[in-house]
Amino acid sequence: MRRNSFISREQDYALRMTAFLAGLPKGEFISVPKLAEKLFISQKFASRIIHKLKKTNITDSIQGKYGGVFLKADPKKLSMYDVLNTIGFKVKFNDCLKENFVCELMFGCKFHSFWINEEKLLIDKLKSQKFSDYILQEQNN
Amino acid sequence: MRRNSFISREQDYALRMTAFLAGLPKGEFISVPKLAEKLFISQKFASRIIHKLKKTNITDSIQGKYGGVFLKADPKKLSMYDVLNTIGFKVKFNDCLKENFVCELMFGCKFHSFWINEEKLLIDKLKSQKFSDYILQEQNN
DNA sequence: TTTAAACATAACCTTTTAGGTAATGTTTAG
DNA sequence: CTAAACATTACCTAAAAGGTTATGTTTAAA
Repeated sequence: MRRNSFISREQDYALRMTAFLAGLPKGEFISVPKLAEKLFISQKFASRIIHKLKKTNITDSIQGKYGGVFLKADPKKLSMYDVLNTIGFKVKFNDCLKENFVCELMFGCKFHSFWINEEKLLIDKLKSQKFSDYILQEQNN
Repeated sequence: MRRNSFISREQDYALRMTAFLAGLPKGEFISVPKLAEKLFISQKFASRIIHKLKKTNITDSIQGKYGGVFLKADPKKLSMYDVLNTIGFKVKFNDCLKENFVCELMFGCKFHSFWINEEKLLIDKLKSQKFSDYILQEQNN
């Protein structure tokens, strides 16, 4: 079901997974199938997301049997924005903020600057939120 | 072309149209075809949007030949939120903020409150922005 | 009283994307 | 050699955005 949120399911899952990995003791790792199960994400989808996170050095992995994934970045420095950006966070508040968009209302549209401001406010906020404050752990621990 | 913004094209057009009508001298009105042309919107689409705005008493119309539309609401009280809401502004920052959404991560997901806060901040901002500050007028006036 | 030009409203269409699944690798422990 | 993991690409499908089409109804003016 499509629900059209500011952030997509994939981005939400990426946040969850990163937050969970941030809670693993140093040196430990977890297989993607297990991680996916704990966070209620399909295995294949989780695998694809982890792959993206690895490409931007947020996570790293150990291949082969008994392999798994772990957080590579420092959770005190890693921000929500970093993760969202990795998963294609290109949302603009309004189309007129996007590259290559030509607005016909060049004459005095005052909404434009409003959207620019709001967008910047939110992005700065996302950059300020570090994963060390969003660690996700299991219930029965 | 679909571009996936925070606000939809239809909502953007509704803001434009309302801002233009807010700039008309008291007592004047304009036909939807003319309004649509000035704001670079297709006539029929503009017509459907105006219809929605009328249903919530933001605009009113004069029917028949030489008829047209005008702003009914007070631009000093009418907010961006009012217009967006009329055009189905139901966007949530994240799916987990939506009604009937069941989050499996009841155990300690700290993102939830972050999204709630950000969403409230933006909505309050949208409610504070009145059309008297966003009047849209033609170039060669 | 007819007609042109406007508003009113519902039904329909089409492209794009979210959100996933399937398929097929490659790696490594045992 | 094989099981179980990570790696990567290709494909699928429902639903929504973003319109258009169609068919009214209303009213000023010839």
